[in-house]
Amino acid sequence: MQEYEKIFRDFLKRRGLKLTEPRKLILDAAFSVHHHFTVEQLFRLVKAESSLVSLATVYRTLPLLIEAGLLQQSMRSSSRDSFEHILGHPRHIHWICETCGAVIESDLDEVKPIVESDAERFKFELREIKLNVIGLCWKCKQSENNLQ
Amino acid sequence: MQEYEKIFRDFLKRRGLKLTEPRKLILDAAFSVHHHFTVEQLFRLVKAESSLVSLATVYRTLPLLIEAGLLQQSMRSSSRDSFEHILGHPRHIHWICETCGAVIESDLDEVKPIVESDAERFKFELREIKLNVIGLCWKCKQSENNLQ
DNA sequence: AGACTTTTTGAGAACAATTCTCAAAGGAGT
DNA sequence: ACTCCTTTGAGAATTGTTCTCAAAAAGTCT
Ligand SMILES: [Mn+2]
Ligand SMILES: [Mn+2]
Ligand SMILES: [Zn+2]
Ligand SMILES: [Zn+2]
Repeated sequence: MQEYEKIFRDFLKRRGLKLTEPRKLILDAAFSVHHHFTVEQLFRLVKAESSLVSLATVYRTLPLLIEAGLLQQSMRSSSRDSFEHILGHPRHIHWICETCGAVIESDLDEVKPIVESDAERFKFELREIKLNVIGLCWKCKQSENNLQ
Repeated sequence: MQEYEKIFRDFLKRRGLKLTEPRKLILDAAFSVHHHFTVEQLFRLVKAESSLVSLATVYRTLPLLIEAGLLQQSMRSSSRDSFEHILGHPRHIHWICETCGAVIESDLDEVKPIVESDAERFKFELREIKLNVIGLCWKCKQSENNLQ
């Protein structure tokens, strides 16, 4: 059994919930993608495996996966939320290109201690750091220069 | 004339657009609030001044105010975007309490240089740093402890 | 001022992402 | 098999946002 399955199973048990077939399919689909995905994309993946699962169940299962600490909502672009699994894949910075939508990732190592000490100062119980940087990726910057 | 009005007027002129009465009312409303507001809240403020302005025009004017550098979209909570004016009010960190929704702000001074040097390394043209920290404010942390 | 052109507007329809409803099905314990 | 929950699919409903379009307003030129 995959580690993520064990984690989800335990989480559900603690809540008095069951790891049903639809939930299992959604879980596996979420861990079969190694980049960001939207609800729609996740739904299509699940449907490819078994057309039995409904979109409503995908929407219902997502918050459970997040509460279990397996997934994170990482960005929002073109009015859709993007998710990604975070097991063994710590939270990170997202560099989002305004022009082409490309997303680069980099680690939070340098930023984290600063935020943590601020949190201590504010007596704020830190649960999640969400750092998104908006701008122009090098490719788009280049082609913009070429136009001029 | 307020500085923000001059900035908006100039911005509109550059675009061949006009500072009309509805746009002026929306602009003033946005600068009459000194905290975060949703579209709905801005609309209600404008309507209080003059019931002539429509919600569609508020939606149409918001991106103009943002492009003019007067407003920023700062957070998203309970599926609504929050905005705030940023004239003479640099971008900052938002500390968002998961329980009560309270938002604390703090400056980006320590984080900014780190992100800037990363940007240089990635040849990324940085336009905006969006740093939101999710967790528990000290009040909610306290009352959570008292329950146990 | 009048004619012409372009921009802007309000009202409501349309749209799209998400949530809700509800009756049927499933599962664990007895 | 009976009871008591939980879960589900399907589609309706909701909600934030965008679009459409005809009318009004604001220039511009004469
Ligand atoms: Mn990521
Ligand atoms: Mn703010
Ligand atoms: Zn790009
Ligand atoms: Zn709180």
